[in-house]
Amino acid sequence: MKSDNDRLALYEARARIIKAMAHPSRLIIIDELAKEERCVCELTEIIGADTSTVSKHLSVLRNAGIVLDEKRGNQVYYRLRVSCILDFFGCVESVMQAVARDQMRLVR
Amino acid sequence: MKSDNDRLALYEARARIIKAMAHPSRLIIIDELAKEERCVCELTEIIGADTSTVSKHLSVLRNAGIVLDEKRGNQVYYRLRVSCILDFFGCVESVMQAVARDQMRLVR
DNA sequence: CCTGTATTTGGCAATATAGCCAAGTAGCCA
DNA sequence: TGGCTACTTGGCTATATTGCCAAATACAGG
Repeated sequence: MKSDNDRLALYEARARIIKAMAHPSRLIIIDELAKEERCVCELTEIIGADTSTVSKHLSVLRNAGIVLDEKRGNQVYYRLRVSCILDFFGCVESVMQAVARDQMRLVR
Repeated sequence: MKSDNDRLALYEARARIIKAMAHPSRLIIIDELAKEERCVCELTEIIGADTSTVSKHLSVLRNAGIVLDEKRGNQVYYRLRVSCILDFFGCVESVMQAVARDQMRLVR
């Protein structure tokens, strides 16, 4: 039988992973990595922030276990650890659509 | 053609929804509401925090469009707006398993 | 070895989040 | 009306996050 503490620990572990995704720049990174692996400089270009900022975003994703990094020569390449991450977006989108639909109903 | 601004706005909207889920107590709430609707006092009991704290968590979920509320008599009942929210957990779990697997490999 | 490029880390200021208590609002029932 | 229960909101403090600059580290090539 699981104790309350076990249950809390499980939800805390889940929250850590979800929190790691809860930032626009990190969602862009995830979307890019879903297409193919990228080095930090490419992601920096795409996001348009300071390299150090992007590097820190990547470390958040890495610490959460969402991405893997591999140093090749001068560069560090990142890729998704599991690809199902993208399934998130489908559901997020349907929340957004449901909200939009309900607001539409109010206006009419 | 979408501008960079449009793209950013989309990812910001997604991030708002995901961020609303990024807290252990709110994940517990989502899990409970997936079973059946609940009033604030029931959720407060389950979570074991101050009523005002739970109420604020619920307002975060409501503002994100994840839950709907309905006042019936003295109580306010909350329910999920879309049920696919639960799909998140499957993927989160597989991240956790992949991490565990890799750590296992290091130890061996 | 020296230089330039790629990346990470430390440090800091601005901002956001979390949780509690206290106070306010709303509906029920006597 | 008065009191009770359910819930939300305001206000506060503690803590976490974000993003920049500057400095440190790692590596490739001459």
